[in-house]
Amino acid sequence: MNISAASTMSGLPVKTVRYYADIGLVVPASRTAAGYRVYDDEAVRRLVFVRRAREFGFSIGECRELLDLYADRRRSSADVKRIAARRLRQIASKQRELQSLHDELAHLVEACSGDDRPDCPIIDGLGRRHSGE
Amino acid sequence: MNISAASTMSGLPVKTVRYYADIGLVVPASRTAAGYRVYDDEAVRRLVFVRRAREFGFSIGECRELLDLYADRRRSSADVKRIAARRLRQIASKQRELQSLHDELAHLVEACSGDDRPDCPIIDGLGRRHSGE
DNA sequence: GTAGGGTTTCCAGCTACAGGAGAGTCAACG
DNA sequence: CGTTGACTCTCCTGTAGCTGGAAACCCTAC
Repeated sequence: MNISAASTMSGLPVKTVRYYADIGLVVPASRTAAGYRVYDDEAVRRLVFVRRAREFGFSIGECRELLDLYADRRRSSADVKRIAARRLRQIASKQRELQSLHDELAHLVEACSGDDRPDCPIIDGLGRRHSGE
Repeated sequence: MNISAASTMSGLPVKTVRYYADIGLVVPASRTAAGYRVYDDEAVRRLVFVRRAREFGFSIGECRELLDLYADRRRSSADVKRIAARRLRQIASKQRELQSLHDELAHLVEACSGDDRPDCPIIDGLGRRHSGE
């Protein structure tokens, strides 16, 4: 299977598949005599795995870790759970951050009349020092 | 006031202050004969404004827009509100995205025993195709 | 005068790719 | 057999928003 077939099957752009091969994340099964990358089902499974993990916000480094565990038949689920739990904490933290951001900005937007006058609580609010501490 | 004083007062790293000067976002009031950047209170106010806006997730481009409005005494608050409301929608959208991410991953983590066995629903869940559609 | 800090410019690198140039390859059509 | 068009290759550049480092200059204090 050539790179565009692998691209279609994995749901990743050709450029990205090539990039993953370059950085050694998902290497093709082989190359043709002309140098074309050849992918097999296993390689495509890995591409899909990486795509899904990336959609979950795992970094390339974390994908590498997970991919090792994915390939390792003797892995312990504890290792995987550790990485996933870490990512879950990151997500939760980002959620809290966004929440306070949202609240503060929404507060400013609500206070703003939104008319032609130069008076604007949003500008004033951004210009003020504090930052929430 | 030299760059390190401006850095301290604005709460931005020296490198960042210099960067903002380079890209013309917040330029120093003047330069000394030796070429040192000189900041005044007004420039520091702008640095603080940009720091706050960046903390709210506004892009450099948006900061530039807001800074123009900040400086313009005849601005209308409607212009500012429009930009802020756009950002607010972005935040809300990101929140929803994180929420579904969190739920799905939490589901997988909960299903995982986290022991020494190689059996792991997280790995299986990531390897599967769908992606939520 | 010299030691130590600051400051300047410029260049490299970071993440995770995307876009494009220029050249080689492959399959089909006539 | 030649040509056309699609596909692929490598390599280079650019993205956002900085951060770190190198080499050189500047300023103040002792």
